[in-house]
Amino acid sequence: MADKSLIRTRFAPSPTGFVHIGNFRTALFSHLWARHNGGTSILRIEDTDQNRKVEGAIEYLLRVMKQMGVEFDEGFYLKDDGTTGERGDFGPYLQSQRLALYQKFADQLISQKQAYYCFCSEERLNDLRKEQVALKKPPMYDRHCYNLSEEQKQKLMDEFKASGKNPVIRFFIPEGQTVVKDLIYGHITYENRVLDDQVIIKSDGFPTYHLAVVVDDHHMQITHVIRGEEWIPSTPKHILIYKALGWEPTLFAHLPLILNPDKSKLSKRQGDVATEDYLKKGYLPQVLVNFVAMLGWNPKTEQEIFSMDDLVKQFDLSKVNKSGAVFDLNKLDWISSQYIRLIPDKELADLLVPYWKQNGINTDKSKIEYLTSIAGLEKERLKKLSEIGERTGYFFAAPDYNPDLLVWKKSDKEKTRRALERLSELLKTEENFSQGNLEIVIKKFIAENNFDNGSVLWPLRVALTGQEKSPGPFEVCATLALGPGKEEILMRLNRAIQKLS
RNA sequence: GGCGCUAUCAUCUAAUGGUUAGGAUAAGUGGUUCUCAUCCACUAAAUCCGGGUUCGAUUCCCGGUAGCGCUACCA
Repeated sequence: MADKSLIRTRFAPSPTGFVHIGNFRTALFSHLWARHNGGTSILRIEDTDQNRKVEGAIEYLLRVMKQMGVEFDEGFYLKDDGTTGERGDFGPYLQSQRLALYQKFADQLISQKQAYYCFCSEERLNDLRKEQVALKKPPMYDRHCYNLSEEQKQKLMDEFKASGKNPVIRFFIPEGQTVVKDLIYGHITYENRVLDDQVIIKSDGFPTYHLAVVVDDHHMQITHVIRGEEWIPSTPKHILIYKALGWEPTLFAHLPLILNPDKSKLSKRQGDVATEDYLKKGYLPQVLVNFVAMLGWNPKTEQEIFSMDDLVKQFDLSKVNKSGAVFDLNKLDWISSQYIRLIPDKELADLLVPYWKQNGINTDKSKIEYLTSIAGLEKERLKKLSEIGERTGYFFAAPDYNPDLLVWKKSDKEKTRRALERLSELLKTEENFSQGNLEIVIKKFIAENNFDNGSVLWPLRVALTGQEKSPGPFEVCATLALGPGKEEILMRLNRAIQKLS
C-alpha cells in the first residue's frame, strides 16, 4: 500500500429507497478516506435481496448523495439528464447482474468441499432453532445435509430438480480461529466453532451478502472495507471465504454506531433517521455533513466547523473512535445556526422561499428585496430553515394579538395609547423609513416626550408583529416599509390604538 | 442463552503513569437590551465498580457490572 492513490473504498448500500443517516455517514467516511488519499471512491449497489428491492431507489440515492456533496468516482453515477449510469472497469456495479460470478465461486467452493448443498426445509430449520434455544444452546445449523451420504444427497437433488426447486449452498466453516484485524478496533479473535455454516447461495439463485461482498470487494480491488460496527461479527465469516478462495482479505475499518438518546442503534422508532428527513426540515447539506462527520471522529483539535474540503484534508481513520455516539439534535441545531448566519441575506432568502411556500406564504420574485430583508432579520435566530414560516407570518399579514400584550411591563394602557397616537402622527409625516433614520427619529421623539424606551418601543414592536418575541422595532419597521409599505405600518399602529381604546 | 464490542460532565469529545481532567453543545446566573436572538462574563457538571502493577493509575493488566451489537435463504 505504498502508493496511496491505489486506495479504493466503496459504499455498498441496498436499494431500499431511503438513506439512513448512519449509512450516509458510512458513505461519507468511505468517500473521505479515498479522497484524503487521492484514491477512488466507488458506489456499488447490493440488491441481492429481491424482496427489498425498490423501484427508482438507485436514482434516488444518487440524488441524495449529490445533494449532500458526495459524488463517487466509480460505479453508479447520476448523468446530466438525471438518469443513472455506470462507469469504471470493474462493472457491472449492480450485484443482480453479477450472478454468474457468484455462482462460479460457490461452485468452486463446493468442488473444494468448502461449501455444500443444503436441502433442509424452513420448517426443519425453525424446529432445529427452537430446540436449540430451548436447550439454551446457540442456534446454529447442525450440518445435517453435510453429513448426508452421497446416495441421499443425489436422491434429494433429483427430487429438488424434479419439482423445480434449488437447494441452497452453505459455506463450511473449518476448525480453528479467525482473527479480524480492524483498523479501528484492533485485533478481534473468533473461535470458528461459534460461526454458523452460512448460506451463501439462496434457493432463488442469488447470493447472500456474505458471498457477494467478498467476491465483489476482491474483484473490484477494494483496499478498505469501511462499514458499520454491526458487521464485525460477520467479518470472520468473510475472512474465511477469502481464504477458501485463495484471496487476500481487504483491510477492514468498522465504524462505531450512531445511537438514539437511549443509546440503542439509531432507529426510526425514536425520530427521523433518513437523511432526507433532515434536509426537508431545513438543515443544510453542509450542516449535516459537518455534524455527522463529528459523530465518531474528530481531528483532536478544537475546530468544530468543517467544510467538505476541510474534512477531506483532515479525515483520518486512525482518529475514529470506538464507542457509539448519540445523535444529539441540540448540537445539530447549533451547527446549523452557525452556518445560517454566514449565508448572505439574498442567498438565504432564496433558500427560504420553499419553506415560506410550505406555510402558504406567497413569495414571488418581485418581493425579493423584501424577502432578503426579512431573511437578514431572522438570520441570527434561525436554527433551521423550516422555522421561517412560523416566525415571520406578520410580515405577510397583519397579526392578531391580545391587546394586553401592547402594554409594556413598566407602562400602562393609557400611556401606551398616548405614545402610539403621537408616534403615529410623527410617522405619518416621515418619509425616510430606513432603519438608521427611524432609530434617530424615534429616539428623538422618545426623549422630547419624556417616554421610556420601553413604553414606546415595546408597543410599537407588538403593534407591528403581534409577537411577544421578535426582532427589534426599527428593523421590523424598516423591513415592512420595503414590502407592504408605510401605509401598512400606519394601519397596524391605528389598529393597536383602537385595541387600546 | 452464546459470541463480540464499548465505557471521561446530560450530550459530542480532548488529555495524561504525577494536571485545578480541557473544549464544545445543552442548562443556570449576571451584564447589555423594549422582547427575543446575538454578544460578554461567570456557575454547575465526568474519569462505571473492585483488585493488581507502580512511589504514584482516569491512563497499563485482570475481574465484575452495565450498555450496545450480532446470533436469517435481510443487508
